Amino acid sequence: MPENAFDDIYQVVKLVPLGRVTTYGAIAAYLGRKGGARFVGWAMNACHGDASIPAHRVVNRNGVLTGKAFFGGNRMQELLEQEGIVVKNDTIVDFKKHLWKPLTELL
DNA sequence: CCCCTGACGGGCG
DNA sequence: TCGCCCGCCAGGG
Repeated sequence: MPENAFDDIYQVVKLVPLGRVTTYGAIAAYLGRKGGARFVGWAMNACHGDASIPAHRVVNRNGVLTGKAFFGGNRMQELLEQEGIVVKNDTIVDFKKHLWKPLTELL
């Protein structure tokens, strides 16, 4: 049970299926915070230390691993590749194909 | 209390 | 198609 907006976001991220990715905007939209994508990203920044949150499956609208630097080195990319996602130049190949939107697919 | 910033996104020129 | 600007929520100085 989410106590605050942060937990709410974390819950959604945890629901992202393995081998799939989602975007900050998609999560924000799902939570009714349209345009609050920044807020989502910020929440992720606060999830450091919580290994139960697959933050590596959250990228920006372009499929770019914007938060890669927060994982250290190519950690984020490797985690994604482990799940069968191809990453090229910090960008997910066939991003749309792996994209998972809670609004349309979780429903 | 005001201003700035951030792992973002959409609109407009 | 590319680039600039504004809007979004909340915390920190």
